[in-house]
Amino acid sequence: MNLFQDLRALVITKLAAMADAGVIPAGLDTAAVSVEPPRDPLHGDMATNAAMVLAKPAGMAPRAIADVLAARLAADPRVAIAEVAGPGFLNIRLKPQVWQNLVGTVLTMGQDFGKSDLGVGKRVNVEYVSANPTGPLHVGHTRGAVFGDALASLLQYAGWDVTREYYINDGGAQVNVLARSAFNRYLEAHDLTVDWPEGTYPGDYLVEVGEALKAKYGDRWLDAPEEEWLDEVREFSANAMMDMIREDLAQLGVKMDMFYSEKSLYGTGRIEAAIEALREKGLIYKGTLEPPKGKLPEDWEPREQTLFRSTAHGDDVDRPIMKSDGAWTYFAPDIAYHYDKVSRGFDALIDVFGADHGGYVKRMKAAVSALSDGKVPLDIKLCQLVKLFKNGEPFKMSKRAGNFVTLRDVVEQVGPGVTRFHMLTRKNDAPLDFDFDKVLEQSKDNPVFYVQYAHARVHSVLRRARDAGVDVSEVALAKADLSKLSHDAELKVAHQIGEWPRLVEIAARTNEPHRIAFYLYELASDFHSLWNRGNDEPALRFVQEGDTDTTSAKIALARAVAVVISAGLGILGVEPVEEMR
RNA sequence: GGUCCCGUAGCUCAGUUGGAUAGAGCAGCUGCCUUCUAAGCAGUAGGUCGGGGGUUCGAAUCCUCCCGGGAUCGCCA
Repeated sequence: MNLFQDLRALVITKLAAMADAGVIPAGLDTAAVSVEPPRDPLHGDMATNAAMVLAKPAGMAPRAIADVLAARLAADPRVAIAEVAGPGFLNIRLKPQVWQNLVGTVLTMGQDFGKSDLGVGKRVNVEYVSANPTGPLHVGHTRGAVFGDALASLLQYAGWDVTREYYINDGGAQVNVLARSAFNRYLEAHDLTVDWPEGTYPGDYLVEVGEALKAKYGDRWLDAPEEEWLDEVREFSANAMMDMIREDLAQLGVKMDMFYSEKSLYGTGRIEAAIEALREKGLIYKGTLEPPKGKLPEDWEPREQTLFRSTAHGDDVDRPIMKSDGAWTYFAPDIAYHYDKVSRGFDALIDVFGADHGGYVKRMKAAVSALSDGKVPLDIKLCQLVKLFKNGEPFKMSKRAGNFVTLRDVVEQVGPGVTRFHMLTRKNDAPLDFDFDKVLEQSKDNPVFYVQYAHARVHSVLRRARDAGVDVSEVALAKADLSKLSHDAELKVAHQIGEWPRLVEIAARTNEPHRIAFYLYELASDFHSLWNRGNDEPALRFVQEGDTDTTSAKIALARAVAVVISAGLGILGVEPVEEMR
């Protein structure tokens, strides 16, 4: 259900009829024809660029096409006025019934109103968070988690079959560091004094793990050399960290479909297989890279390495996949992992990274392009940093001392809903300010509050209407006499509701869930505005004493607003509230 | 030095596969409200879209060259 699509289909039909009638040449490409809301609502409800887009290929003046098209569009029962304006725009105003009926459609369809078939029959893999299993999730991860999760939900809403996935970096050197740090805590659990040299994890979240190691293994490793305990301690502590991370994610309302272990790629021939696939395409060779331009790293010396010819797929330089000592670089398992994703048959892949990984975008895309012969698109979304504030003051955290603000700190202080919504009030690639006090503020300045408040107001008015004896179920309201919704302020809200399906598609196509949050703010704003006008104009109040028909129609509109807000918040992973407290 | 991201109103930011006179919220200014529809409302003002050049019916949007801010830069993940 998408009015803009419906009208575009109408325009295309009329164009075809015009071609049949010989008004315009046959066989014109109409792909660029769009139907959009005009910037200025005075121009109408919708505008199409058809005449301007087709003028050149048709060899006609835009107006010549537009005049005929306008006349033909005006014949449609939904269209009130179709007129040519400006350089050749065709403005369309729909009859009020179209907008009134839309309210009924929303109530009939419920949360499905706004769903799109954009991704129907296609599978997409969204990989996000993928934090190293070396400690609790912090605020930076939180943004990626919220973004990735909302994006996944958005794509689901747009019809995609979505897999949410977490890649566990449990194969590299950092889990050895974790193991040594946990071992330190194990020693401490035996009342031994230990050093915390640079490059270990001194955070106290490993204290428990040390205790658990003691409980499990007693004192058998107290004097043992590293080779004896490293593997077991690494596995034990990485598992403990993943349990903690899973719990952190659950606090935020994030549930993954799949946790994929990097370690599972080693010793199983899977890295080798992925590299072999590239080798067969002639993309693996031994060579020596040029030093980086500009400043030369001090310890740089030419070495022959095994390289992936990523430049053949859009990268700037070829990338090493094997170190000079014969071990894989981190890039090799990443290739194997993405090869696995491609092999699982996804139609599209999305990776959500922190902005500090921006340098890996090209090589990762090159790898997927090579492995899938350009058939599987990989979109990589980068999330910028989160700057923390407390009551307007920057909130410093010391990573070196092992105390940083964790996801759990944030969620416990402000709640998962507020956290999630606020994290989506900025575009992913813009830095985000997060103020512990401001996000809880109950004022118009706070989008979370503002949107929730609109939803709560609807439910407040539903309760009042119910008390006045009105049947406020969606089924009953859908049958209300919606022609009573004739005021401009009411129709404006209906217009905004009509934008919802279109917005979902745009957001899904661009992989930008923040657009949902911005839309909800606008819808809430229109609703509040209508509500406030009821102060001065009693005729605009939702509950009309002694007039059940009018009340039903107005309540239907309010309820439709709540349906859309609820659907939007659902995508963002935020629970709508029915009253403010 | 290479690459990527960002640069839009005083501030924080939106801006639809290129669409009409570039939007919102704060702050400012002018009125209104003192309410059980509490956690304000209505209006007004505010811009060389970092700068130059190009592409075209039409550019904040695409290309190119500069300027400014950030991230990153072979054997760290």
